[in-house]
Amino acid sequence: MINRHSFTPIYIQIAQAIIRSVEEGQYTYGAQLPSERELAERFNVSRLTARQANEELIKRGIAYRQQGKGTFVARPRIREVSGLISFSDEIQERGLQPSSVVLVQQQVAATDEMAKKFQVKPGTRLLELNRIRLADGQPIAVQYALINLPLCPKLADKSFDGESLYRLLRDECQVYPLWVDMEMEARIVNRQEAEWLNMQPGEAVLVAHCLTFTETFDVIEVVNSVYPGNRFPFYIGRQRIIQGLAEK
Amino acid sequence: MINRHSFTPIYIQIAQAIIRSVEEGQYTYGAQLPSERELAERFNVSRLTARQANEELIKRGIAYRQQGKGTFVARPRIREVSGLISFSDEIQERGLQPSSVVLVQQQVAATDEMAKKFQVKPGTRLLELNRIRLADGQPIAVQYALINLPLCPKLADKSFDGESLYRLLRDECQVYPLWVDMEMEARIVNRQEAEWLNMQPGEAVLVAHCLTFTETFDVIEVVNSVYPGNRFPFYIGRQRIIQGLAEK
DNA sequence: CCGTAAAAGTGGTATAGACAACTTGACATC
DNA sequence: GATGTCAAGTTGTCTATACCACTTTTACGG
Repeated sequence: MINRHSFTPIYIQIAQAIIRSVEEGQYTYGAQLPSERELAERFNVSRLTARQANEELIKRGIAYRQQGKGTFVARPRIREVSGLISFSDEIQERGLQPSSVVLVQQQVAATDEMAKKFQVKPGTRLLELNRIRLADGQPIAVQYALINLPLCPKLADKSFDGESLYRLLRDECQVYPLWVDMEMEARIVNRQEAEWLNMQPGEAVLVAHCLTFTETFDVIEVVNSVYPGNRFPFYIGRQRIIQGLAEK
Repeated sequence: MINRHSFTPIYIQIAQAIIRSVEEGQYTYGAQLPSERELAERFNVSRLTARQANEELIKRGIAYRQQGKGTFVARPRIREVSGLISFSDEIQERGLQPSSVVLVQQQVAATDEMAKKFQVKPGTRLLELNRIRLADGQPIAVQYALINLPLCPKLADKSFDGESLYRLLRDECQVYPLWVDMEMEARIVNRQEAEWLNMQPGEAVLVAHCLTFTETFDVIEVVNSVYPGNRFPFYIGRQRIIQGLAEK
């Protein structure tokens, strides 16, 4: 059941095994999962390794622990993901075909305002990338993106018609977006966007202002996404409410 | 420096010590923090304990790790918190005085639709609580909340004029909201809300649909919050982008 | 029958040690 | 000078063990 010479760590393998059990319906929500000691014995590993596996489940919101009682299956999430995922992935997850119409794709030098957001020197090369995003041919968002080119020079001349930006960053540039700072706003759609999104004047749009960080907390992308307010509610996902360390 | 007989675990004490160092400016962002072995030696603990301290920092987004290189200070966050916080806390954090006008406060029996959201039986007692939320006397949101009363029976007759709901849940009922599922929508303000929020007809509002979960993933609260779209942009905070376990 | 105490089982914290995977810099070699 | 190799230092994973804190169950005594 466990391959000790696999490249994937043992605790991940155990976590995956438990996830499979949950998905197969062996445990429903609220059910008690095997205790750490039991896992350790069953898979012939130390208790810490079993515990690490459980930690993985808890990070993903699949399970929760209670001291003295046990580890239990959490209620199923609304979506698979707990954080934020790429636009293309989100569309695909809904069973639709993502595509894009590129409006603007050009290199620009960072203005003072841009440089401040990216935390770089003014004049740094950025890629301006404005796109209409479509799902099964229907426009569902306009994205105004700026990308930190020095972190991914290969992206300068790529085509973004079909490709996911995140996938290109991962595969071509070994850049892994890991964090997002987000702020949301509602406003009335402007004439140009109304045309792009097939909306009537006077309707409301949802605007997400995002800063995307790499694992080293460099800003890789600044993007404003405009969604039709009611046609495409914006799903944030399940978020953990973090409480202060000091008060603990 | 470390109190071995304190009630707070050693690894938390070490984490707090490191946080203090960062706050005092001893390490600026990007700076390398002491290695796990160095921490272990300095505080006279095992390496695992030192590692647990670092894990605490990473969970909070204060630091990040790179295998083979070390542990480094993350860029400062926009806000203190990485998850979602209570409305009252958010207002206070901006240096304003939170208050409320209670529009409706009554017990209701869960309809089928409500029961489905709460994952309880229809007819379960709920507390309907509709409030205008104010900051320094200015209205900045309308909240339509439903609260799962069986989980917090003491809240039935409380006054919500000045008090934070989360604080009451914590202190009076030992209920700790830990997760939120959120969906956002933009729409045109209706006449009643325009009056409450001092808005003009035709302006856009931001609507947040939230499900709040306790640590055991029971639904404690379902709330729809209506914000003036542009006057009060909704800050989501820094979120970790979670990637699939299977693909690892 | 009831209440209390003990036992068993759970997760939480901690020690000591080991090897693997990865990064960097120094050094030797070509 | 360029290149490759090695060593040192880092985090990543894992074993084996121990005791603590908390919860539930069991057994005993009244």
